[in-house]
Amino acid sequence: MADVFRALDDETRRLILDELVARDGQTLFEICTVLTMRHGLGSTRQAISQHLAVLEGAGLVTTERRGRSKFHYFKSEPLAVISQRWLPARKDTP
Amino acid sequence: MADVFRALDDETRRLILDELVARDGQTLFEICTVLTMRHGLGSTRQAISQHLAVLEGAGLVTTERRGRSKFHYFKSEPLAVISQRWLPARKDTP
DNA sequence: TTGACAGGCAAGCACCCACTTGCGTATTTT
DNA sequence: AAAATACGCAAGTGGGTGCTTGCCTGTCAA
Repeated sequence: MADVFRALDDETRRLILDELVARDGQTLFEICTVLTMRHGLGSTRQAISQHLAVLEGAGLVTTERRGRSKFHYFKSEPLAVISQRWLPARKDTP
Repeated sequence: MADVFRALDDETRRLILDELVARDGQTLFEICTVLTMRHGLGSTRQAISQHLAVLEGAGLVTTERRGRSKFHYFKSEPLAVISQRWLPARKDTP
């Protein structure tokens, strides 16, 4: 729950989600390339790898390993929690 | 934009929003009292004050000063940005 | 097998953030 | 006027976070 908010509190991770939404199932190196090309990010591969681990820990990204490549897929389910925590008028106050 | 994500990346600030949703227009001292009573938070008044400043900077809270009291009101508009940034990925929505 | 490729693990560093502490300002009350 | 109330400002500190660096594991092609 708190992991989702923490995962979203980083511009690089938000850009990664943008890229996965634009093209799902990318590998780590593809994401690195696209981030440097289109957003001018000078981050190393390890930095992006750690960001992906945070996103996966928050449930916003799932991974699938095939051979020596690892594909990343965006999941939007955790975002629903954010939208529904404060938007509906909660009347269940004890 | 990034301020909204940062503001939400803190459990105390999320609890403050919960309290404002439950009862809007509370003062700083009321929020402090309610946080310690219902959530066992041992934070000082200044800590809560700084949290409210962050929430106000993100547009999630507006304030209104009357006399020596300052009332805080919850605003949900900035949350819409979060919900709509990564959701348009779906193509099967009419 | 050998080498290149894709990715993982772990320690260290620099920076930011939440929190405290102490003092100051404005407004009400007595 | 004096005290109490409600809040603001600013410097300092501790812990967490992003990033780098270096080395390692597993996979595929030549």
